[in-house]
Amino acid sequence: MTDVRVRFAPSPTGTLHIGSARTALYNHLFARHHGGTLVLRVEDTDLKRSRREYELSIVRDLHWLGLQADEGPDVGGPYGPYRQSERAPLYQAGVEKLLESGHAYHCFCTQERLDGLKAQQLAAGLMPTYDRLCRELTAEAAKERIASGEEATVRFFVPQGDVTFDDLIHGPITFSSDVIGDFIIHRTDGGFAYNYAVVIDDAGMHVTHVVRGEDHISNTARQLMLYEALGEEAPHYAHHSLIHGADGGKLSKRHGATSIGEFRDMGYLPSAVVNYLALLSWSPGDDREKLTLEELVSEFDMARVSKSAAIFDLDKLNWLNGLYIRELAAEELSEYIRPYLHEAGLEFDEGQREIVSAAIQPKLVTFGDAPIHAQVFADEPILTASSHLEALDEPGADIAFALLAEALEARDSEYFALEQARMILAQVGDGCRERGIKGKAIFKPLRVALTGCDHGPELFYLIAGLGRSRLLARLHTALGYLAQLGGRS
RNA sequence: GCCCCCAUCGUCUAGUGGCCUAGGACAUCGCCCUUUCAAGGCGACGGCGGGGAUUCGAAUUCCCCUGGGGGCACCA
Repeated sequence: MTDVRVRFAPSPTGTLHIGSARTALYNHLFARHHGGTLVLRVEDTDLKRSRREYELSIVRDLHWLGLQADEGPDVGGPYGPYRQSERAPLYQAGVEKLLESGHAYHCFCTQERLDGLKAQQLAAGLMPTYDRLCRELTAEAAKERIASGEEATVRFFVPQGDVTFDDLIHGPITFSSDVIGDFIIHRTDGGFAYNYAVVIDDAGMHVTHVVRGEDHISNTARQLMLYEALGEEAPHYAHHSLIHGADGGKLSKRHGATSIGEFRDMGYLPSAVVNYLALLSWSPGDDREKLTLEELVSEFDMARVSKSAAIFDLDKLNWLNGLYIRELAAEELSEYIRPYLHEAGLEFDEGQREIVSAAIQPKLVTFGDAPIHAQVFADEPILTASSHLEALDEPGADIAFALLAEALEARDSEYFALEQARMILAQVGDGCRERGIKGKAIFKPLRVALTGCDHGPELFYLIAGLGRSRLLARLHTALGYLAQLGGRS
């Protein structure tokens, strides 16, 4: 396969959706695997709903995922323009060609007549198709009516016969032209129909392989007819399945987050999203689940893409994201979680934030989870729940607290290196053991005294990252509670 | 209604006629590790939608049914 050219063609009527992102990914993987070219084409023929800001956000999200195109409205290229709204002259030329060769004709039917026709056919159990009334008009008659100011559309004259194509994912698919009516390629408002524009564009951009969702399968027959009529060579097609929600229906807002931007904002890593999306409907053929973009590129094979629809499974994305997060170095993680901590009102200096990062790393599913886990490093512990107070009342706890306080007081830095924190903790443990207190018994009270909570990061992280003054204050508070409890009993 | 596509554990998948008493992963549950919670390790649970046909042999091929999805626009 030489000179592979594929395209990703979103309409800028919203932000990049998880489903479109997967289409972009498959295009990217196919192009890169074959050393080909990926072009980005903006399908903004629907002027009412298309917005430039959406185009920009789609490009930004594509970049975030690492799926930048080689040609497109943002980077240019030899076969532009890359926005459909700027390609009208090309479409117009094609329409004229089709009109001249008799592959298209003007139609003056009103919407009312068309609606009635459709209702009639539906009632008769037929596929609604245009009845070719205006096909009977001579070119001269049509010209006169247009000249007299009548509005007209241009319809493609659908040829008789079957249309078959060999889909790279599905294999051979055949449509009978009987179920395809003469469709409009040029609207009365001057706009061009999608199925037509796509053909002019793909042909003009020398696209060799069209990789898109299977909601386009039935469009393919129309497009193939257009290629034939235009005398252009048709590309190969690969129609991948659609993503469904947990209820089996098409993925939509009510299934939760569906746009790439939302996942980015929640604190997902692009590597995890890309990995997950690739695995949805594709597998390397062995047991590997975790693959980088580079690995995906070298392993990707369109023939291995599953035909059946896949249900979006957040649990698995979460698992992958956690996997990638745990791979991060503490200083990287620290940078990633900074904005989330800041937004939650948790401020740490750089060194402390790195300790916090390392401490909470195993617990993170997304970066957005950082604040809830980092909370213990910021707030004063709230020792009110009676169960927690009881946890303090362990024989020897007071001694352990005092030993830790002593060890801390002997040092003058506010924060400690992890190694140092480990040493301090070991020192306390040794001291307890010397006094006949079991090591295991003191850790829980210590944790409760320090955090007010019975679970959380490993103790040495707390000692390293909490800060000496705060540690001491909490220790003294706990000691005070202990004294009260002792007085009561 | 008509046309097209699809069908293996709850979910994503491996499987292309014998290697399948169907493999892996997520989720769930249990155990281990452990100063807690996680993480990690080990294990358990759990599936070829139904019916015919071809074949010595079918998850795998063919047909029918059922179920799901998509399309049938002067949307893309």
